[in-house]
Amino acid sequence: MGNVGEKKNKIRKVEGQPSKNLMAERRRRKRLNDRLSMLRSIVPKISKMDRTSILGDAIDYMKELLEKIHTLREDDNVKDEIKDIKFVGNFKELKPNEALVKKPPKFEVERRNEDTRIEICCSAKPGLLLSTVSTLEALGLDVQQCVISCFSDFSLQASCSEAREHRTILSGEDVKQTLFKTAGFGGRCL
Amino acid sequence: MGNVGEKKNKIRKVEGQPSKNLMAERRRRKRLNDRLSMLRSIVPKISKMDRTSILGDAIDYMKELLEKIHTLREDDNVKDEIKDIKFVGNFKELKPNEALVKKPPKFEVERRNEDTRIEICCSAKPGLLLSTVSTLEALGLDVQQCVISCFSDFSLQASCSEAREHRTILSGEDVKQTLFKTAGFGGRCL
DNA sequence: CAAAACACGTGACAC
DNA sequence: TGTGTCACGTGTTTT
Repeated sequence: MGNVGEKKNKIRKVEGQPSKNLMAERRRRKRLNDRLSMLRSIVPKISKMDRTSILGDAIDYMKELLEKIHTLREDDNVKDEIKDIKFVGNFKELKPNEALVKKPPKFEVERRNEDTRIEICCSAKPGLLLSTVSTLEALGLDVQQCVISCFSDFSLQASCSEAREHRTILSGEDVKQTLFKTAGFGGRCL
Repeated sequence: MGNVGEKKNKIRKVEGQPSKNLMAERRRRKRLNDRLSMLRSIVPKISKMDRTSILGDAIDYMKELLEKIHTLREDDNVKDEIKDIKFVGNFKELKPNEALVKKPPKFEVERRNEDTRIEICCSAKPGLLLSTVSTLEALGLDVQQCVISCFSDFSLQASCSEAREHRTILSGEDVKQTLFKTAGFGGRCL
């Protein structure tokens, strides 16, 4: 519209606005980051801490869940699976590029003072949960919070506290290697 | 740290850098926005077009999917158990007011053929998690999903699947009692 | 004009 | 050494 000679009609409130807009923007950023870490906390598979990766992993996880639901629905209806068995495998697989790609096992241990964060994501094996928990116990780590998911891979995220005077004895790297070996992997973790 | 002479060691490349960093930042922003609209596209329920709302809706949707999976598992099993239903639910209620008791340990096991839901909430004890997981393993229950919280009390919610041919061997009540004893409680669980 | 959401360029930091 | 990511404050647009 016809602004009167003042091209500063957008800049004229430079003194009054900023503090308000600034705080609003800060709150907005905080909300968004909170939601982001919230999303990260419920997605078992986290390849990286990138915002982009978090979203990507969340998307993958959702697809995975949808796939799971479909298979569950199918299994539900396939009471007559017997006859299908002989036909199976002919042209059923042949997924181009999906979850087939084997991801390298992920073992991460982050130690901060008395708090230890553990993140494991690897192929599922029988007894893996038990041996992992047992190892944690043996290392003097009390599980404070833990989320486990075994839909496709074995995924464990835990935050532990030091049980006794173990804090100076072992490093995060020690914990990591011990868990790695416990999980049945031979060599050294990357 | 206290660099003395050259405080410009960070500003010296003001002329050379910006265009590159600028482009990188643009690409990053684009990638993030792409992922965001991707997420928005696969989430059916979209309350608003806000970035924050999109993430929130995505989170809700994921929880919804997880819940769906549980109910699907149950429904699948319910089909085979319709005939058994007539025997249950006779004396199930009778919980008028129990808030007076400080900490009634809670042990609940709900078994439907291949799916078993376990819920434990009791006072924390050292080694309780390990013994519980160990017991589950011994009972032939594979933990599919699990959330553990040990802040004040010990709280465990898990959904398991039958590992092998244990399904007919033990009942939900058996599992419950076994877990109860494992947790260090003497008598019989109510 | 206001309140909220977004896009932008920049400095800082990590690998 | 640089390349990528994040937080920040600000300008611009939308409600």
